[in-house]
Amino acid sequence: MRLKELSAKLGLSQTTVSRALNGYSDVSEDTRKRVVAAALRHDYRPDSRARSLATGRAMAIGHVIGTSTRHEMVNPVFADFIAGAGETYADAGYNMMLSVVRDDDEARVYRDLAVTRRVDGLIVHGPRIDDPRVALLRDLGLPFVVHGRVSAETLPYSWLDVNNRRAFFRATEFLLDFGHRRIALVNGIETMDFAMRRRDGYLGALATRGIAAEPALMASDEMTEHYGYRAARAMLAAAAPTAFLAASLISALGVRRAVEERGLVMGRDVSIVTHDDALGYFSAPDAVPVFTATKSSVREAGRLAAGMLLDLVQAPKTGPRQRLLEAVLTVGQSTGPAPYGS
Amino acid sequence: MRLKELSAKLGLSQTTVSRALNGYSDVSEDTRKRVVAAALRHDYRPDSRARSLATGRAMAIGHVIGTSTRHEMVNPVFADFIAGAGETYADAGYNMMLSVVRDDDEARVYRDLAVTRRVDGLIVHGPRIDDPRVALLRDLGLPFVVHGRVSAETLPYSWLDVNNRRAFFRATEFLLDFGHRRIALVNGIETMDFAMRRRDGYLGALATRGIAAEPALMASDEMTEHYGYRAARAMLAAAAPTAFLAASLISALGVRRAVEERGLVMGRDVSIVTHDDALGYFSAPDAVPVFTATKSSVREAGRLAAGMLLDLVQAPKTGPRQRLLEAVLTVGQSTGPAPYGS
DNA sequence: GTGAATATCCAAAGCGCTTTGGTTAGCTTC
DNA sequence: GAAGCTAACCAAAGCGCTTTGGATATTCAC
Repeated sequence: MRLKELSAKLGLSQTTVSRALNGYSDVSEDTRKRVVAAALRHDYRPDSRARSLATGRAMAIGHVIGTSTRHEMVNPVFADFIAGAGETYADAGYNMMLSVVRDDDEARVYRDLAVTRRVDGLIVHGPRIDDPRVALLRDLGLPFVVHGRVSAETLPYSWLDVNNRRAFFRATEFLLDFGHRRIALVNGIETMDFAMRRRDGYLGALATRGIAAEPALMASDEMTEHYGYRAARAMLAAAAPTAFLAASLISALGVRRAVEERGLVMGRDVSIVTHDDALGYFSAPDAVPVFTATKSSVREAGRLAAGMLLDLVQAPKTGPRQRLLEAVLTVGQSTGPAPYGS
Repeated sequence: MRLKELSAKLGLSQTTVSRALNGYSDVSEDTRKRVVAAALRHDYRPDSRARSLATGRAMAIGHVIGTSTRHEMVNPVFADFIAGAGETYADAGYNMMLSVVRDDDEARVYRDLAVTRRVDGLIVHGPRIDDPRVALLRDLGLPFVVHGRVSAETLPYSWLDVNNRRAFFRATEFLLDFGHRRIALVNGIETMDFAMRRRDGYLGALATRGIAAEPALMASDEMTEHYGYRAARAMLAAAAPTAFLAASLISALGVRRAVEERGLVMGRDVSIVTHDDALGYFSAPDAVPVFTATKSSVREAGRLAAGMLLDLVQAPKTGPRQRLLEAVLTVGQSTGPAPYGS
């Protein structure tokens, strides 16, 4: 059923039917009711292409995810963020356009999305410290919100981030308060903005207690289980850490594996604190959590970031928006006092 | 830059410019070169809405994901499937439209996607045994491919699936060959088609050896870590299993936690086999895998399913397509002979 | 040299909406 | 009862492309 047929059927012009459905005041209440009823009955909904061609609005938001070329890996956090954002879009009548792209031609995809007018705005995922995408999108004139921050960027832009620095500062303090002095950092890739900030927090906390950072206690790579395992195993063999700070639940699992493989008990011989993105499949509804963690729901972040972006799309001149979320430090079974004499 | 300006700048008609760019033969090679060069120089690409309004093709594929209302959980498998599919779309010039939807108004979303002509085809995720979506989509006349199968469906439809039945049949046999007799199944939700098939495989293997299935050794729920833990703990306390079959790596981690909490050693006292979707962040490049698993890359499944759908979109009358992938049984450190005297 | 075939280009219609700029009829107002 | 409003409707333009159905010039066959 198209507008033409529907209006013919009703004996009205296309104009009137269109305006009736779009809530204009220059159509009588009686007619509107008739039109709405007929539209419902015939399951009429305007062709989205025609509509957005006429209005200029695509009613869609783009998400571009780069799949790490090294491991062909998709960050598991991504799915939850998307789910959160998707809820917001659905409620607002927007759609989500997803582009999966190899790292090398990211710019091309952004440009394409903009110039073919497929989306009204974009979410930028996985920002690096000096990510060129912010400048690119500013040039393209497309509203966008960064999930995370781009520290090297000097001009204002919109972002939503977790206070990674403070989260890792506090986590480190927490371990220090337990008497740990040899705390290892099993971080994400440190060209990523969030990982850099976490390292800052870690180093900052050590510094305030006058503890020197040891390169042998710091690793950085893509947050897989195997990386956590490998890094922790090497450190346990060579640098005698009594505690670990892991960048994700996944890598924390690897750390734990290395700890147990060495015959050590997590929470007694070795403590582990991890960042936890509150992914559904890892959270226990009631029980005491396994891992002590700095926790922040990435799904909620998705909801909020999407909301910010929609605001921005609807009122572009209102300027950039920022929002900083705080992670909660939740205590689980993976931490305890530093072993005596360590 | 729009077509109108570009053609004015070139002193050609919009027709000729359009046809030059779309590779028609009725434009001279010289002109085509001029046009292509100018398009490149001015970064011209046709407005996608206008184009798809004119051609009738949306050049987009829809993916609808239901977020489990119970746990607000997104299946982690989903991200990898999407990534695989996304690669295929990118190569073919298609886009991906993602809808996140609460279970209750799935039908509305499908109908909407179809009638507003936002997509040329759909991938159906997470099919249930008697999923009504197949019939709905057939009615709507929109090409679609199911990731998985819908066993209750009698008419032909397109799908791509892993041979879940055989995978779990073989996994069970593998454990039986090791002398295990009390094998527990920690399955996914058994209204889901894949979970039902896995149970079939498990029961089938037991039956061929004349072993009676025990309800106390079978659990079924959403595949979280905590569920794996809870189910395994209960079974270990009450039903003395010597081996577990887990539905996903995530729940296998929970099973393992329960095993170790009881002071048992995985691979010696208790064996675990899991299904492994080959997600990037859990796979170790070289090392011996921790878990013995029936392995099948869900990312590859995404690539293939997307390819099937694009074929279908481009040649709709060629009828339904099916493809069954076999999982590989990879042996890790989590399995061994049944303990003596068990 | 002529009719037919071929190569190259283009005007205009059409995709299905929204929006602009009316028109018409009925009511007020004084 | 004429001017001015208001309420309710509509024709046509426009969004930016593709495609149809020519038109014109050139080449070819004989």
